[in-house]
Amino acid sequence: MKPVVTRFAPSPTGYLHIGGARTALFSWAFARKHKGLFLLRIEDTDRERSTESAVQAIYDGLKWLGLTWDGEPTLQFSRASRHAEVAHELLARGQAYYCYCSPEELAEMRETARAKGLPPRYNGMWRDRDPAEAPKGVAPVIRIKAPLTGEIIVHDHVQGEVVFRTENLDDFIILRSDGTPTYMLAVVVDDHDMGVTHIIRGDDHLTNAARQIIIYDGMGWDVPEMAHIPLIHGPDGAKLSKRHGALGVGAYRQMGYLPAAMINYLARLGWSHGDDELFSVEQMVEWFSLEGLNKGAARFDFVKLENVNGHYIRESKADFLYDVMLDTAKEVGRAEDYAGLLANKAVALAALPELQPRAKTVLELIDLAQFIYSVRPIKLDDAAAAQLTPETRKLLGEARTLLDALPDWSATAIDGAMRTFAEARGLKLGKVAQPLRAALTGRTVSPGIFEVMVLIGKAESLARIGDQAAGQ
RNA sequence: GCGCCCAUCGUCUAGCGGUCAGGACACCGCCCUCUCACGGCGGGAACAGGGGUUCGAUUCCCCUUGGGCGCGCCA
Repeated sequence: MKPVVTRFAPSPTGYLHIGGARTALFSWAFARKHKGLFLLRIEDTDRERSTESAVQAIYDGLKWLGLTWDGEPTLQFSRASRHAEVAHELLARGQAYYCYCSPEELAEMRETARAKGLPPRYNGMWRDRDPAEAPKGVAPVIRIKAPLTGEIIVHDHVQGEVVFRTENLDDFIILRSDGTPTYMLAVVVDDHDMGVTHIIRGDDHLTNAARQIIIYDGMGWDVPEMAHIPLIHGPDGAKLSKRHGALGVGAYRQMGYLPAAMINYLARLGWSHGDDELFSVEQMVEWFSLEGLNKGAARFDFVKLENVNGHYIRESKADFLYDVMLDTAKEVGRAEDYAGLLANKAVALAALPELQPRAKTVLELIDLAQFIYSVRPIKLDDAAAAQLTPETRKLLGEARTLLDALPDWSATAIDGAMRTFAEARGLKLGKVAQPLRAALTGRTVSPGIFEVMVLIGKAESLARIGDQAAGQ
């Protein structure tokens, strides 16, 4: 039984998006499960679109998620001469040939085929033609000689046996006229040379698999095991748009999601282990198998991600979260919060256990922690107040008068005042606290702690923390 | 247009011929509680449609419908 080798092969033309991250996760988990290797290959053969910052984003994203790769990453472009070498060997083996068609001719060929209602494919005009007939001054491309009859079968661990009739596959280009390899060739050569035993990738590559098998066969190489996982769709079932989560993993970090939550959520998107929902990476690795992968595409659901994230925030240690809050505040440019947290570490650490069950994201955690370093009395936000109903605004005005008249801003003092206020009007405390909090903070999300700490002053211990913070 | 893939609650999913079709998120009640959360209990909610195969189909096969992907000197 040869050791398992998997790989993740993104092209550095953007950021490491969420779909790529999940693909990487599955490849990584499979390798770790089988004590094999997880390799990283940067497919940077498209010189126009590849950027150095995108390469860095991939490294950063994978590291953040904890998906560490083995050895040095392979930069595909650096292997161009090896790819060309294989193309010429294919030529020598009679498995490929030179084609002198110009791009214009090819475009025309596709056009006419489409007009006749035929698939837009290369017609093989140079397949058996004598290169002596080649037009002068035209640099040829090399095309693979795809079998004319029969079928190519992709044995896939997720999709099963997928059959392609060879007449639906044409003689695609493997080496461009400038001598550089196409994606199809480069992937096969690299996977082979890197000793990849299991290719786990998105099912948008399923038809490519058939084409790639032609190259493997042409070289007499063994075809690796394959698993084509379904893509992630947006909430509407269509392609995942930026609006719906097609963001780089860095964006998720900035939104305050924890890596453990991302891993857990992503793992459950297209893979399952019975009814298990919440589990650690270690547990996932232990359970992971290709059989657990789903065939159907999954929709990305922010709400569930938030729920999972909330779980991990509750489970996390306070000092860990404090560090994450600091990093996040800094990264998203919340200077005041950063400074406030930095100057009040002890208080923040003490308050965190009360904050954790109320936050879904680290950003919310930061919002909730603001009472610690907010200057009191807290200013009412007129813009926020203006959005309230007249009745609520009236209530607010009364509450403000009441708060302004307070002898001091200790939580206990506010607590007593608010209770009297609410009871005098026959209101539930929450009804009062909600709109008031919105006006006080100017925010409509993540309430909780202002009510607890400032308006209501729930527990004696919390009141002391609040007073201590106010006094600093 | 041609080829390929997919299809269980709103969403993620369990199911691998016989189940009251299970869990999670979300939602709705109730409980806990000096608010908001957290937590606990309970509820509504699904096998896309039509043919077969079978004693019996969510499960196996075919068709329809609906989604998705591919068809570049992009990856």
